[in-house]
Amino acid sequence: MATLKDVAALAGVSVKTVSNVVNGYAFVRDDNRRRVEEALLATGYRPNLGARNLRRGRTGFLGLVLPELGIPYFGELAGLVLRAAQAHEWNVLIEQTLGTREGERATLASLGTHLIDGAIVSPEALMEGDFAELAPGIPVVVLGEHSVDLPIDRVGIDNVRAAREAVRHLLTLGRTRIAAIGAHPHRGTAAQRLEGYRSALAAAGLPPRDDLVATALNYHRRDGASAMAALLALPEPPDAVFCFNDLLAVGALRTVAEHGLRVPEDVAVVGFDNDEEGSYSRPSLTTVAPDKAAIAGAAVDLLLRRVETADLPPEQVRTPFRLEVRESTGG
Amino acid sequence: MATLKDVAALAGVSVKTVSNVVNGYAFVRDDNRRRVEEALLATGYRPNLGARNLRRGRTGFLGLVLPELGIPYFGELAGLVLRAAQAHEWNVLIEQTLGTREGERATLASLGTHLIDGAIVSPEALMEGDFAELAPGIPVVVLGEHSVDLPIDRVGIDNVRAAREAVRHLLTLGRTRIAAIGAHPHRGTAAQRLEGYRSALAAAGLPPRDDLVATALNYHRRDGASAMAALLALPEPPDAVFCFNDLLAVGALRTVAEHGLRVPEDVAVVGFDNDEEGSYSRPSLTTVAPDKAAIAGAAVDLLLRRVETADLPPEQVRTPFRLEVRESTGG
DNA sequence: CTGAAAGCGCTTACAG
DNA sequence: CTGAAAGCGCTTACAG
Repeated sequence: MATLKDVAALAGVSVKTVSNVVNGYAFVRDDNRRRVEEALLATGYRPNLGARNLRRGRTGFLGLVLPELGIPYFGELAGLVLRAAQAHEWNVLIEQTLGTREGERATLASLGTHLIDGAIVSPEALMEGDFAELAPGIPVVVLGEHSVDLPIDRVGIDNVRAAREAVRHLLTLGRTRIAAIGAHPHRGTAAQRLEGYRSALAAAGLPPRDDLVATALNYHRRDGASAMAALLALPEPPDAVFCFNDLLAVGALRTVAEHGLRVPEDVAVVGFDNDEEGSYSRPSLTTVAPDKAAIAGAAVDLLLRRVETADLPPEQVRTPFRLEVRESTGG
Repeated sequence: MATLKDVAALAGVSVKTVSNVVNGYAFVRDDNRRRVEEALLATGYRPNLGARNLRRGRTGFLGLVLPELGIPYFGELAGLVLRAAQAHEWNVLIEQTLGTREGERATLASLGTHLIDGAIVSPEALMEGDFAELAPGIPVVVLGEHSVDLPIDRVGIDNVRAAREAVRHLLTLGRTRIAAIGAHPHRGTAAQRLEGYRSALAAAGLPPRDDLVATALNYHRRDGASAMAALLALPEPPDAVFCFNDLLAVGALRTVAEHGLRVPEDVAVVGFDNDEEGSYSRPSLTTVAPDKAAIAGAAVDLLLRRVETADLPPEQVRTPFRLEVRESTGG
C-alpha cells in the first residue's frame, strides 16, 4: 500500500507537496502538481485515515448508540443517520445496548476511547447519573425525551402533543373507552406519551381509568399482543387503544383478530413511529409519523456544531410529525 | 485526555512499563505495577485506538457493506454481525449501497482506505469485475450467492435446496399453479431460488409456466403487491405463490386480500427470510428461515481467519435453514 | 524486569 | 511555492 512518502519519491518532490495536492491546497506549481497527480495514479495512493486523524486530533467517527438494529424503527433511523453523516464525511460507529441499563452504561463507558468525535445516543432505560460514564469532553446529542435532566443537546418530536393528537383522533371517532399500551417506569418518552394520552382524555371530560393503561417493559410485537389480551379480558374492555409504538400496535392487532373482534369497528388502533410494516398490515395502521430523516439530520448537525465549538448552550430541536390515518381507525 | 506519557510521569516509570501493564504483559515488578495501576485510575486513562492501530498496522474495524439498514432482514443481520464482531474486539463500519450497482461500486472503492481490516459484503446488483474496485489486499467475505465467480470466501444457505423445499411444501398442499415472485436478471440469489422453484415443479411433473414467474427489480413490499396484482389478473391465476423474500410476500398477502381472496384457501403464500413481521401478519407467513446468527458468526469468523492468514484457499460455508410453516399455507 | 528511542503515516508551523 | 523536521499517541525491538 503506497504511502505519501512513496508518492513523493516517485514524483521527485517532498511529502509536503504531495500532501498539499492531496488536500487540495491551492498554491502548488503546475509542473509539480502534474507529476504528483501522475504518481498518485500510478501508485493508487489512498490516505491512511487513522494516521490523518491521529495528526488532526479527530477520529472522523461519530458514535450511534441505540437499543437494537433489528428493531424496524432503529434500523431505519440508523440508515438515515448514516446518510446524514456521510454528507459531512463522517463515518458511523454503531453500538447496540440491547435496551438494558447495563448495556447502555457499558456502551457509554467504552465510548470515551478516542474512537469517536461525538455520539448520538438513543437512551432507553438510562438513569440519572449514567451519563457521567461518558468520557468527559465527548459531545453527545440525545434522541427523544429521557428521564435525565442534563443540560445536553436533544432532538425529537413533541411527544406530549403527538400523543394528544393521536388520542384526540380516537375521540372524534366517538370512542370513550380508550386504552394505552406502553407505559414504562423509567422511560422518558413513555412518560411523555402517557401525559399526552391523559391530557387528551381530561380535555374531553373523560375520567381516567387506570385499568386501561397497560405497562410494557419491552416494545416488541409480543408485548403488544399480551397487553391487548389483558385489556380484552377486562369486564369493560376498551373500544380503542393507543400504542406507544407500531410494534406494540401490530401485536395488538393480532390479538384483537384472534379474539374474533374487528378493527376498527370493535376496537380502533393507533400506533407510533410509522414503520413501513404498518402500511401493509391488515388493517393498515393509523400511526404518529415522525419525520425520521429530519431527526437524523438535526442530530448530525447538532453534533457537528458541538464538536466544532465546545462552549455552546445546549439546544433542543423539535422535529415535525403528522398523524397518518389508515384503516385501523377507519381511514 | 491522559496519554501514556502522562500516566508514566505520574507513576514515575517509562511509557514502556505503562504500556506493558495496559496490554497485560506479564513481567512487571509488583511495586511498579501497583503504581501504574493507581496512575491509570487517577488519570482515567483510555488508550487512543487510532494511534494503537496505526502502530500495529491494523485498524480494528470490519466493514459491513449492505443495501439498506431499513430493510428488516439487513437491520437484523447487521445487529447480529455487530455482536459477533464485538466478541473479537472488532468495531463495525457499516456502509449502505442502496442496492444499486453504482452504490456498490462506489462503496467498494472507498473501502480501500486503511479504515478497515476486511469487509463482509452483501452484494445485490454487483457485476463481474466490480470486485476489482476493492483495494487489493483487503480480505472480503461475500454473503449469499452472486453472479461473480471469483475465488472468494462465502457464507450462505443453499438457496436452491431451500427454494425447492418451499415449493415442495406447496405441492404437498395439492397446489398446481404455483407462481414465483422475485426473479431478477442480475441477482445471484434470485437465480438460485428460481432454479430451486423450477426443479421442484419439474420433479413433480408440472410443466413450467413462464407467465407465473414474476420479476421483481426491488424486493420491497410494494413490489410484491404489484407483482401479485399482475398474477391475479392472469386468465389462469395461481393457487399458490413462492416469494423470494418476506417483504414481497407481505405485499402479496395484502393484494390477495384486496382482491377478496383468502389465504391460504384460494392462494397459499410462502416467503423467505423469516422476518419477525411475518409471524404477526394476518395470516402469519410460512417462510424459509435461515439461521441468521449462524450467517453473521460464520462471516466474522471467516473474515478473521483471512485477515490473520493471507494465503488460504477460498472457503464456502453453508449455514442451516428450516421451513417455518405458518397460517399462510394452513400451518 | 525496564528505559531510551525509533517509527507507524500523516499534517503543519517554520524557514527559506 | 516547497523542503526538512517535529510530533500526534502508541508499540516494540534493542540494550541493559
